[in-house]
Amino acid sequence: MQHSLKTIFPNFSNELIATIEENGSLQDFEAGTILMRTGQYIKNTVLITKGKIKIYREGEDGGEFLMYYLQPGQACAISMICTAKSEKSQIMAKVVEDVTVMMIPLQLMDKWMMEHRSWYEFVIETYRSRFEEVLEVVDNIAFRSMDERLEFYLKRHSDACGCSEVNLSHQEIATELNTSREVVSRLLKKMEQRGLVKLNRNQIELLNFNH
Amino acid sequence: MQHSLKTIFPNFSNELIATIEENGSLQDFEAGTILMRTGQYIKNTVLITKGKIKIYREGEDGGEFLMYYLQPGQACAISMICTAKSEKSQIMAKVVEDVTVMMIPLQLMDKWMMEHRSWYEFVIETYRSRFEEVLEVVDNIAFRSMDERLEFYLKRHSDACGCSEVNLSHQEIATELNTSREVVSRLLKKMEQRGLVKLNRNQIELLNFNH
DNA sequence: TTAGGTCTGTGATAAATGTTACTGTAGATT
DNA sequence: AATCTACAGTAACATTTATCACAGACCTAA
Repeated sequence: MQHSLKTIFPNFSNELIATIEENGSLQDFEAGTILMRTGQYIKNTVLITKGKIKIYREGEDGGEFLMYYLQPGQACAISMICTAKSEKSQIMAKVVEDVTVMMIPLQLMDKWMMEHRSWYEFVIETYRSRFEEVLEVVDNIAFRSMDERLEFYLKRHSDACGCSEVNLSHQEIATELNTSREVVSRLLKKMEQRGLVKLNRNQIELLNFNH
Repeated sequence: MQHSLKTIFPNFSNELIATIEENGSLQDFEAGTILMRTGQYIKNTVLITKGKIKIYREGEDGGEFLMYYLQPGQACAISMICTAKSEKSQIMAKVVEDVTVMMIPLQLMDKWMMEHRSWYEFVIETYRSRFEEVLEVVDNIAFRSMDERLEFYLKRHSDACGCSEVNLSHQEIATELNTSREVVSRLLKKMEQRGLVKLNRNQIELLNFNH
């Protein structure tokens, strides 16, 4: 394996790593694949080792309201919560950059909680961080107007990729914020006039985003 | 004890109940008490045995955006998540009806996960149900307009109390939906005209809420 | 019963956002 | 080069929500 699990999940104990390698199955999925649908039953806990997955809530009109992204070293909190009770998922998960994931059968996820301290801590920390992220999302839509939300959205993207270019069309952004392209275009134009961004085709350069 | 823990938390094993009674401390709080503030460190996991607690997100302007209510038999998911890592809370918790809660020191909450299967299951189920509730909140503010959100809000209230009267002023409702009183008044009036509710002072009777 | 408070209703207006319609531009395809 | 398509900009207008202003209803306490 090119990148060992131990590198990606440094807090896992060696025994846990060994157990995962023995019992889990590595799978690849292409960008665009939908890994989880609203209402679907979940049979596995998913650990991301490569790529990027988008967790979103689907609107009746086809909106894809962004909750958060999952990246290497992270796990899908929903898949953990649901597997524990074998419940239906309430969200959608779509691959946005080709991923490799480690699938762990639900019984094991549950069993390891008792046997591996580092697994237990990882699961709890996953719950906590995802819960917090969703709370931040609520904050934004409840209290902020679209221009602030757009700024926050762009900031999250650049934080996530570590660069200052966001390669998305206005339409894609609009979909994830559940608004219309025109609104995004307008607001971006204003941001450009304020010197916050530079607009190119399919790309937004963030300039003074140190706030 | 008037209502035994076993009645309120029927899924707890007898040993767990005994351990809780031995190590936890019962405390009463009056309506209006703020049990948890944004940014505050959390030292206890909280089980509700009587009364009602409101979990909300505070806006800069004093808005109290409702996330959900906690009632007897439930526990504060945030307090569990945060205690596990002794993290700061990201929400506010306010007593809305005089409560009695069982406070459990954080080390025990963590320890019991390994020792008591019924505690483990309770914690996981708490995570799951609260996460889902927050997702539903996101759904509402992301995809629905104020009139739909108001209907949903009223429905949740009547579901929670089991009756069809909601005893709140328009101002209180507006605060929890982060809108203004006038908007709530107007929308309620329209709902009255549609025969959905009957409006009294400090009370809204739900009529045909079977949808 | 009067006075003061809270709660509710409603009109007028402003601001934010959504919608429609149209234009132009860059890049890909033929 | 001609054509096609996705993307971006923008004006005009509709709708929703927020804000301001004010009046009447109800309740409580003096």
